[in-house]
Amino acid sequence: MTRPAPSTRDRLVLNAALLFRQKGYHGVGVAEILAQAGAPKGSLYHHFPNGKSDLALAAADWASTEMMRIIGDAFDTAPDFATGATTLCYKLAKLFDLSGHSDGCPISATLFEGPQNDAFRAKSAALFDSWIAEVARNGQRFGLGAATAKDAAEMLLMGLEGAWILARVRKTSDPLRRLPRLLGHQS
Amino acid sequence: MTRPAPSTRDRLVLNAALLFRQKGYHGVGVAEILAQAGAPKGSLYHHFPNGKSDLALAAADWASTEMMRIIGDAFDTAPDFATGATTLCYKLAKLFDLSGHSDGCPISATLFEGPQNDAFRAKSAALFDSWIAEVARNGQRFGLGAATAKDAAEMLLMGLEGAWILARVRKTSDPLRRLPRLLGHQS
DNA sequence: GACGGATTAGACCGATTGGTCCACCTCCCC
DNA sequence: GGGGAGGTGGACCAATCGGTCTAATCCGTC
Repeated sequence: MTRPAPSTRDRLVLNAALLFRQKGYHGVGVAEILAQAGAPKGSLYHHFPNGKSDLALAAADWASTEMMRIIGDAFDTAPDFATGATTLCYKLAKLFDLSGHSDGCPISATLFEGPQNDAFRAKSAALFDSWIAEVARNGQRFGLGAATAKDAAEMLLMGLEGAWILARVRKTSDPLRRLPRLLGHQS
Repeated sequence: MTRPAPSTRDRLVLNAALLFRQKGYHGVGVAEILAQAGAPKGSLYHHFPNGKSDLALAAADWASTEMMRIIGDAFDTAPDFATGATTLCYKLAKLFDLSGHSDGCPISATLFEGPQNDAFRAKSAALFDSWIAEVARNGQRFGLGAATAKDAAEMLLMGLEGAWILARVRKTSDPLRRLPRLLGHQS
């Protein structure tokens, strides 16, 4: 059951992802990431020649992969789209509770608050679109038309982002848990 | 028609609000705000003894007042709640277009990405709640029940926050303009 | 015109920022 | 055991960070 000790690179990415989504790109210093990951500066600039920005992109990728897995889990066991969407909201609410009510959306916190360059913007757009596409794919799997599924997926994502903000501000996962009902996915 | 030249304090608040909502609290340096406002350092710390954090709180207040005015305008001329909500989305979309597709929600950008202290969190919660309350008040004015109006107001705000993020990421106001339809406020 | 509080101007400060650089240390292959 | 690549440890750096401080200036009141 003991998994192999994660590599220095993985520790950097993981801890960077955690810190970025708590405090935003500019809110976290390289020194803090290194301390939490237990790595020296040399390692960071060995694995990520462009330093902090490279690390942020990698962290966003890692977080996005996690999110794709969570979306998949939520819809895999669902009997219909509405139930899958509800499960997804509940899963994220639970993670939010576990994080101490501080973690926001990993993409918007990591990339969005970062430097204003186009690489960051394009990356976040691509990752968001991959989430929407995955939800829409499940919508079609449950019989929704292509356009309807896309709309429902986009609305779910927008609702999640907004609920996430409200949840952080109020320090309760309640907005995330009430989202399915507000979106009409529950009676 | 020439309005009186704004005071140094007002220039500081206004420019701080603009910069914060573009780059987030940590993304803007004090020097940058001073340069854009054309004010020396002494003025900032005279008007805001606690410096940057005081300025951010004042900027958030100012931005929130603006938003309250926009909400009021949208609903004042509307024949019903759905039309008012739609107008609000369109107004914000237009402002987003005018800003060069870069401005986010002033509260989440200014306070949320700021220092992790409770004063900032409580302030942002209070401002968000004031927006929701104002929308809900209009909902009741159009005959919605108290609980229904509160739900509709909260859902509209969450949708707006999410749409705002998607709009910034995609550099188009389209998500804001499509929100009313996705929320069922348009046929 | 003299006074005095409010405001402005900007030199200056220590701390921290992201980043560079190189000596060193494993570890694997020969 | 020799050698070379991959990775690590941390001293060091210039630039920038937010903030302090004092002198100068403005401006309304006597």
